[in-house]
Amino acid sequence: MISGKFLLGRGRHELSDEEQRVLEDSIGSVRQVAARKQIVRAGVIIDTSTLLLEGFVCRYMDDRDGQRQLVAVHVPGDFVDLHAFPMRRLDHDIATLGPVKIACYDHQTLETITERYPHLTRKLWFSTLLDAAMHREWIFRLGRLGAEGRVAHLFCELNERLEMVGLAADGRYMLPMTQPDIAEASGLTGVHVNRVLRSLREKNLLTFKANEVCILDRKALAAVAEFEPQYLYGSNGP
Amino acid sequence: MISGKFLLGRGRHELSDEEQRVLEDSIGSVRQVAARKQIVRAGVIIDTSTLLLEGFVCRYMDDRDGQRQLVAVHVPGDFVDLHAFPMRRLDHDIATLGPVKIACYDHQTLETITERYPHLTRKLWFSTLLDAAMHREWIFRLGRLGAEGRVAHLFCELNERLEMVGLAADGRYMLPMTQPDIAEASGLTGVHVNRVLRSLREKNLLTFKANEVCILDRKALAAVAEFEPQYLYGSNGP
DNA sequence: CGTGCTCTTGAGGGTGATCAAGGATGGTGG
DNA sequence: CCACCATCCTTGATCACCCTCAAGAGCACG
Repeated sequence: MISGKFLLGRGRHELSDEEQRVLEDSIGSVRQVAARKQIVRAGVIIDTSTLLLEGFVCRYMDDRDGQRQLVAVHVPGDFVDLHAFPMRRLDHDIATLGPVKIACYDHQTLETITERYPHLTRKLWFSTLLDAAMHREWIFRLGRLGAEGRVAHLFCELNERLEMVGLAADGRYMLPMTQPDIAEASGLTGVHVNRVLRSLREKNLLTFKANEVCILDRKALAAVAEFEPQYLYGSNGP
Repeated sequence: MISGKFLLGRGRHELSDEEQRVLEDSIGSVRQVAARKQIVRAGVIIDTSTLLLEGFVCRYMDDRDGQRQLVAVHVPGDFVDLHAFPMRRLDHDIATLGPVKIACYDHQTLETITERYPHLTRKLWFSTLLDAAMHREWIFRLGRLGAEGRVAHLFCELNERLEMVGLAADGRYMLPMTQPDIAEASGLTGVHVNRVLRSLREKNLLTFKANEVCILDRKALAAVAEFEPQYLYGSNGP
């Protein structure tokens, strides 16, 4: 089942077999996209939404000088732009980080689902609200943490999310982001991210080299990040 | 119709008369709450959601030292915590700014709506996604703007939103926020907000005194704020 | 008429930006 | 296969923005 990572670790088991089948059968097409390609442009009306199957995708907005601010990073199992279904057009751009595989859902198909499967609809709704919860945490990250905390927080969040879908273990995972990418996600410059990473490395908290993240001291890193994962609404939570 | 501000300026006219009646008849109770009171606490399972009728409400998270970061400000017509319906518990606290009047909706009633009125459900879903869009803009604000831009952006956004519900005109509106509140929304300190406000005043862009905001030069203020209101999905947009 | 809170202003310090330059890496085309 | 070019990584020096600390004035409320 290629849609099998959707809501994995976040109550996927609450979906009935029929609902899982509906999700799988509603896939319009599966596409591969190369690294660093834009896949949705802000303001354009769209009539499909994409479930991320493999790889990483980011959402971002540009400032006046063309500087990017990442507003979200998506991992496999995320319904990247499901919110385009109720909204019709997006207020931001979406691009791939590494190469990705995505499944496309026609909005017409989704509309049929909302008419026939209210419980599944509520789960789809829920999944868009997870994005909002992560947005809020990012606001907190940028508003209240210093540079080290921001970077640490990002790595903590991704570790947690990737663990849920089986793509991280023992605090290790692959992440196709550069230091400038981290900077764009953290409201910092690439230069400063470099210094922060060195500092985290020298404190034996974390290494990040050749796209591989190794969290060496999870507890201490979480402390630096003021990271408390409840906002991710994982099934294993309280 | 006391629920009449819901989605006003954002496609309320797309709701049929029947849907508007359902919304109105589904109100469980109407309550008044004093200024500076917490109305929802993070982590607690809740079974009602609240539509803001009058006054202002904020959502916030605390850092380790108990410092607040506001993640949202709500104005009349906003369904403050509708996302609690699919999520069951919230990841943050909610408190009033000034005194407010709110309408409460039982989640059981909302569940009935999702079963009988798929189109209305999609509109409710949409309204929660507006919050997410504003979250994204706040991430941008904190990540890419300096102090002046952040404060200016907040005032621009509130002006736009209050205009939609008839609570702002000519760039003037009442806002029960203090300078420390603005600081908590902008990732700054109260002291620095004070300096920023003075600077904005000296540039003849804006005044903020005794809870009244007067935008003197809308265009110039929007330029400082890099404010582009498409993300608010107003009906009058392109 | 105190008692807080907010607003205001000043002085000094630290975090992270900017500017600059060299080395490493990887993709592309000859 | 190798030359070339772009991008990333790394480090140093300097500077600006915003925080911290401090203190007084204004104002609402009991």
